[in-house]
Amino acid sequence: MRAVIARCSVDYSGRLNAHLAPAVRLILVKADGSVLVHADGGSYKPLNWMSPPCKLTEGPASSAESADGVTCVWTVRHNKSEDTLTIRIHELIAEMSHDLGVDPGLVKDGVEAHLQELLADQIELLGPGHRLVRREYPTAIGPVDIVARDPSGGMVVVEVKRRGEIDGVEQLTRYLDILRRDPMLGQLTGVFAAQEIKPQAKVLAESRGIRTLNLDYAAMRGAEDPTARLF
Amino acid sequence: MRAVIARCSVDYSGRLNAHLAPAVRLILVKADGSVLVHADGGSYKPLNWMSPPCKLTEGPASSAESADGVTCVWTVRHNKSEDTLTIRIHELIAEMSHDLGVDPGLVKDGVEAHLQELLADQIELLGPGHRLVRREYPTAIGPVDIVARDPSGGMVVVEVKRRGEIDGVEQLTRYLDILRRDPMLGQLTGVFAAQEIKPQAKVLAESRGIRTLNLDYAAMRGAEDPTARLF
DNA sequence: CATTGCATGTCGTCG
DNA sequence: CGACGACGTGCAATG
Repeated sequence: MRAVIARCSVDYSGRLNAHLAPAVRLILVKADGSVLVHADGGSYKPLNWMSPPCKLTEGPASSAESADGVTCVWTVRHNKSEDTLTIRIHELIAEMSHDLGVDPGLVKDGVEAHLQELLADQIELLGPGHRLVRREYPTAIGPVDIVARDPSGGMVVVEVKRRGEIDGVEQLTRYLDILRRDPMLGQLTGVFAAQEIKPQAKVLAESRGIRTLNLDYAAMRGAEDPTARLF
Repeated sequence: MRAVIARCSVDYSGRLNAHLAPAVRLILVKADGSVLVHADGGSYKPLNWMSPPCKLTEGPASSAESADGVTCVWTVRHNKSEDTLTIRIHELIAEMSHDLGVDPGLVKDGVEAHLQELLADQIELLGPGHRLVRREYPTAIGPVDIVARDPSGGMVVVEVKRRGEIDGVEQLTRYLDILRRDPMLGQLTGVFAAQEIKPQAKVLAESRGIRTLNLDYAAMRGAEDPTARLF
């Protein structure tokens, strides 16, 4: 990992063309050759970058570039496409470098899979007397998150999302369309379950006879593991 | 902008919980207080981060933390949510800092808007005798990318994407549904046009009677501006 | 301010 | 390796 603060201009050519006028920026060069150009704002996304696998070559400035105050030119080329990032260094201000080694990696906990798991375990959140049929119920167009039966024996088809938006309703609708082609399955009810359901998604779901269900992640986790309440 | 190379462990708590075991990493602290933790690989996405607006406070290690070799603790708290990033510094290896000032910003050129523009100008790519009605044709649920008329006077509704996936077909379907409620518009044809159309999107589109059209960006740009062929 | 649709999205998983 | 869906998606344009 090499971190450089430099006055530079940057050009990217690939899926689009992009240009950065000369200014002071932080340039990161990772061990795999990938490069990030960061400004002192924005969020985690760099102004410009090149993803691995790629190769950085440093070269001298042309006479025209030298006349513009460019001292050297870094060219980063992607190995498998025509994508090119050109960094023209006007002034090198500070630099540091260190071998970081391989990172042990991120441990995550608490995403959509967990919501699905919790709802499967607490299936009566769908309504009293509901019983789980199975999670990841397979269909021709992909697995349905949860299938259950209501007290009258009707099949309940559940799509679980962290954030419920229109896309999720469309996805559930496709599952319902497919499953309704099989008359053996009888009456089907769709349930769109999410921590947060956007108004438009709610309206669309209801207009299609799909129930919406707000999931309270903290409460569900608490019900599952009482010690979790302590956090 | 402050860049620090340090052996550290990191914990994030917010929409999910995530943990990074102790290792040497690069920590960036931007002028707005936002923080990025980068490893020597991955792409531009940090292992962990905190987006602005947020506030970084440095504190001493607790006695328990000191026993684990922690020398100090950085806590980054988001201003508007409960999101917290905790960085435990085990060893500070290198550091540099510089005021970058405000960046002049990125100039982009050549995205989906351009594809739409090119197709509008070369509307006969839809088929011989087609004529442009208008771009960004307004509907109650948002603007249709392009509306045209086929030789028989029928209305052609076009959704343009760079990469054609299921979402885009759903979007076009919603436009067609809305527009078909107006009998004044007569017969409607849907066209899903993209540089690259995914198989599932193609199947879904065709099952709904929507034509798919592959766009050759390079050729379209060449037809528009013959000098572009030289690049 | 909330919603929508795009992104050089990136990243995992599964066929 | 490609397709597909999730993401702490981020981000800008828009009503």
